[in-house]
Amino acid sequence: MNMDNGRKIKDVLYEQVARIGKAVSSPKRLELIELLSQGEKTVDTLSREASISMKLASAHLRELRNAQLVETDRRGKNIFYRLAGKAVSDLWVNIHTLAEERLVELQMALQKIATEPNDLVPSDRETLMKMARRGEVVVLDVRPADEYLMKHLPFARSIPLDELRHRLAELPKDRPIVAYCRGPYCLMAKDAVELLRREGFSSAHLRDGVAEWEAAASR
Amino acid sequence: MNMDNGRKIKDVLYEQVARIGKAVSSPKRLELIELLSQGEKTVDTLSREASISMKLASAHLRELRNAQLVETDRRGKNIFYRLAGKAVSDLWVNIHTLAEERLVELQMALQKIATEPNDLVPSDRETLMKMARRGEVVVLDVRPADEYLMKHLPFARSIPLDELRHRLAELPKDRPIVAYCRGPYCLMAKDAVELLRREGFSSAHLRDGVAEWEAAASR
DNA sequence: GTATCATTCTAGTATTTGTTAGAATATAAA
DNA sequence: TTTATATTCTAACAAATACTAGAATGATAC
Repeated sequence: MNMDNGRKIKDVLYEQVARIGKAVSSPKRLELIELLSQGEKTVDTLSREASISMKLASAHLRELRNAQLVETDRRGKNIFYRLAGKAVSDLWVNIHTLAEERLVELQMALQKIATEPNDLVPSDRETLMKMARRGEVVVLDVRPADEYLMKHLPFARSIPLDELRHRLAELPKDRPIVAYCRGPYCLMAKDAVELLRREGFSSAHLRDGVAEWEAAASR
Repeated sequence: MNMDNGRKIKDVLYEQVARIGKAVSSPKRLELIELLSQGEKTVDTLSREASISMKLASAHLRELRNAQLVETDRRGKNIFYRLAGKAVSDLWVNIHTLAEERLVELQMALQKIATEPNDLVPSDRETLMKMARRGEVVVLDVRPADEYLMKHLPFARSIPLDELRHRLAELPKDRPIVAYCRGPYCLMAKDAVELLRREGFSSAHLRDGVAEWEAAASR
């Protein structure tokens, strides 16, 4: 028995696992996963936010469905997609974190979009939360309001990036404002920090999004 | 600024992350990663154990190197490959665990190779370790001896599968013997359990390998 | 019925990938 | 020098993939 080392059965097993790998082997599908890790979204929203046609989005989403990484749910005219579980957004965090650790090209690309160093804000999560709880910093969620509603960091306040300019009066000038958005590849928080600094606020950029925060919280 | 939503920079970022995804999108590369999660190995060993030609193994390993998931090290005539860090074997565990959770086809394939249910052995790690520490069970590593030497479970004893038949006398008949090998897709422990049961031992199969054990330990 | 949201089918194109094979090359041990 | 180990180059083939486009189809809301 198992003279052939169990070749046939092994081939089946690894081929199945590779279905997950194939699903995360495309840049656009990774972007869709990241968007979905903010919460459920329609195909229309996804295609606009990922800058692709709806047909292409549909095709990629079908691949993700084939790999059972997303689920759908029709409500009215729209079909909502969502990740099939926290394990999926954890996988996204795992992969992009590993990529950031190992790929110099990615590190360099990320440096280009980095905001100035932020002496203001402690980099570790617990201290930041402690300060947020005490009101020593303002944690600012600059994503669209619906994403904030679905999930957000503890103590975070929501001002979507495109409303920020007109709502500056809501923010204090005597305390640091820590802006975050969808994660390290999202540029909204960076833009928010630049705007806030120009307007005389002290502001810093938190690279983590909700997915990264929750993935870190569960270990 | 960022009128185009940062499209160009985003495309670069996701493309880089997709290098990791591409690396894990091939069944053979996943198998190589699993083999390497046992410890460093030569190309020759890898190609034999994955049942592919050395040239093909070489090509796949080059892909893994391009994604910076493996490192090499020449010693004498041989070139040894190893995973670039624990994060890589954690990624393997993460992916195959997610696949097992979500893909029915994989679940069914795994059922086919499952040993009979094992009332004998507690399924949670801590209890098993407690019993192993007390000597209430024998944890048996049936992988090749060099893999055992590089890394093994606490309290595990090594008897490679192909020596097991001739070394049965070393094992007790009054206590359960819990066999493990490289992980859930490795058939050696299953074979060992079947042999042991035929020979009158009480034996059970631990699906975890060293990578799964360590990944679980770090959370 | 009409408009909106989404998928599917067909079709085409360009690119990449997995695999095998033969020949050449590089490294180091014996 | 010979041998074992490993990579590279060339070539070739089949298959899969990413993307685009046009047209048709379904489902739902109004």
